Amino acid sequence: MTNSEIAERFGTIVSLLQMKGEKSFTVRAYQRAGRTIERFPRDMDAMVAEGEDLTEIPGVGKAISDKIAELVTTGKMSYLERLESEFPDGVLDLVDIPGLGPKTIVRLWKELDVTSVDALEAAVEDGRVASLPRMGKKSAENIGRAIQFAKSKSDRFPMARAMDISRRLTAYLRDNCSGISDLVVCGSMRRFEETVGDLDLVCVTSDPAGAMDAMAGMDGVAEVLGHGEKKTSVVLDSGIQIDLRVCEPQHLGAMLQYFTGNLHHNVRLREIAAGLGLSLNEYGLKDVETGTLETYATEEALYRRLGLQYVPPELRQGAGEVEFARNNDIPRLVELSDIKGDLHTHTDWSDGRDTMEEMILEARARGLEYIAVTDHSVGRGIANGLSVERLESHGKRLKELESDIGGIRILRGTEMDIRADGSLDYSDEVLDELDWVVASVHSAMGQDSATMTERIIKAMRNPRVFAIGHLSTRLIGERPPVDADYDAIFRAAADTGTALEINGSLGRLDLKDTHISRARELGAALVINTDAHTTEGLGNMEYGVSLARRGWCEPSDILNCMGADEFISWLGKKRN
DNA sequence: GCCGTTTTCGGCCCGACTGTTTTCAGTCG
Repeated sequence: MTNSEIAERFGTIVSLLQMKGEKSFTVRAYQRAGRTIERFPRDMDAMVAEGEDLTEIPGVGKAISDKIAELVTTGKMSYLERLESEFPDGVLDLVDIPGLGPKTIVRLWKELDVTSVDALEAAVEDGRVASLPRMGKKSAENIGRAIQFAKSKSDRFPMARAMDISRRLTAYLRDNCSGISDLVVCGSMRRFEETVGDLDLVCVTSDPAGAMDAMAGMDGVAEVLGHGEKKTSVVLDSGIQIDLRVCEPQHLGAMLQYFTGNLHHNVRLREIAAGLGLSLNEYGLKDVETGTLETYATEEALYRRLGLQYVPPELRQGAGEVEFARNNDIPRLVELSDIKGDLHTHTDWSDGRDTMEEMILEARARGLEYIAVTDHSVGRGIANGLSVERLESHGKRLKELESDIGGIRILRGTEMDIRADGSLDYSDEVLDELDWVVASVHSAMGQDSATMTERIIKAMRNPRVFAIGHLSTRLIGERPPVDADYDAIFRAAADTGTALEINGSLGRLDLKDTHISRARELGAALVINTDAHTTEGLGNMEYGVSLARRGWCEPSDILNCMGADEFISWLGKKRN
C-alpha cells in the first residue's frame, strides 16, 4: 500500500470526524498526520515491515502509529470501518462540493434524508433545501451551482499549466489596473509545489477597488465567488480558482507570509508568536495585552521578530523547517546563479526544435560555462535517435562549434536509453568517445518494481554512465512514476558515484522533492538539468533549481554548480 | 490526537466573505 493510499484513508477519517462533530484538535491531528504521510520520503509499508518506530514521525503518536500499522499489515483499519458504519453510503461524496461543509452535510442528511449528490441536486430543484431554517433561496442556488462545478472541475493543476495561467493573469492585472506597485503570486506556486490548487495573489495598489473590479470583470471569469473590498475570488473557465487580495505596503511582509503558507507552516509560526505574547495575522503581529499592531513591510523582518531565520518559500511545508530556522540551521540553498552548466539538452539532430548553434549560443547568453548536448540514442527511433555513425558526426560538429563559438565549453553527450533488460543502447567503445552520458528509461515503464530497480541499477554499474535522467519517468497529471525501490536506487547511485538528475522540465519535475531529500541523505550526487528541446527550454533551469531547493539542496550537493574546470576534472575521476 | 526552552496535562491560529440574520454561523484558506 502506497503512502498516498494511506493518506487518502486519513482524509476520509478527517471528513467523517468533522461530520461527527469531533473536537477540531482531533480532526487536525489526523489531517496533519495524513499530510505528513503523503509527503514522507519513505514508504510506511517498508518502515512497518522493518519494525521502525512510526511515532518518530512528527504528528504521529501512538494512536495513529497503530492505525497505520494495522492498515499496512491487514489492508484494513477497524477504526475507519467503525466510523464509516455511522454514516450512510454516499454522504462522503458530498464533501467534494465546494461551499458545503460538514455541518450542512449532516443537516441535509438528517433533515432531508439526502445521502448522495443526485439526491441533493433533486432537493435543490424542488425547493426543499431552500426551505430549511437558516438556509434560503440563495444558499440553495449556490449549492446547485457548486454541484455542477464539482461534476466538471478538474483536480489540481500541473505546475506547467498553472504557471502559464499565472503569467497571463499578472500581465492582465498590471495592464488593467493603475497604481499597482507590488503583485506577488503566493500560495503553492510560490512554494513551487508540483501541482497548484488555486492561485493566491497579493497586490499593493493605490486603487484597491479598481483591482477588485478588474479581477471580477476579467474575460474568462466563469464565476465570481466573492467580491469584497479586500479580497476577490473567481473561478476561470479553465476551472482554476483565483484569490486576489489587496493590502497596504506596510502590511506586505505579513501578507506574503500569510498567503504563502502552507497551512502547517503558518500554524507553527502563530504558535511561536503566541509564545511571545503576540498574535500573528495577515496584517502583522498584534500584542495580545495592548492590542498594538506591529507591521512588517518584508517577510525577512517578520521572521526576525519571531526569533527565526528567514525560511525560503520552497521550504515552508510544515515539515520541521521552523525548528531548523529557530536553531539557525536553514542552509544556504542553491540558487539559479550557482548553476554553471546544463547537462541535458536536445537539438534538431534528434527531437529538439533548434539547432546546436542556437542552443549553444542561448546557453552562453544565459551565462553558462558549459553545456552537454545530449541528443537521443539510436533506440529512440521515434525521437530521431542517433545511429553510431550520426553520433560520431554529432560529436565532430560539437567540437567544431566549441572553437567557432567560443566562451563556452561543449560536452559531447547522449541521452541514452536504458533498455528493458538494463542493457545500454550504445556499446562501451562508443560511450568511451563521449564526454558525458545521461541514461534514461523511455520504454517498458510498466515493469514490476524488482525488474525496474535491477534494470536501473545495472545501468548505473557501467562507469561510463555519469547520470540517470528523469528517474521516475512520470509526466505530472499524465503518466504515473515507475514502480521501483527508490531507496535501493539511491544507495546504488551513491555506491557507483552515478549522479541523479533533477529534471526541471515543468511536465516532469523528476526527481520529486521528497526523493531529492532522500537521495541526498543517502549520499547520491545530484545534477539539475533542463532537458531543453528548444532555446526557451533552457529556462527550465529556474524550475529545476526551485525543485532542488524544495529538497533542501545546497550548491555543494549539485554537480553542475562546479565551474567548468572543476567539473571536467570530476568527470575524469568518475570515469576511473 | 499530539506534544513539551510555558507544560506529561492543558493547551492547540486567525480573518474575509456570504447569507440569513439583526448578531452570527458556516465555510474557506
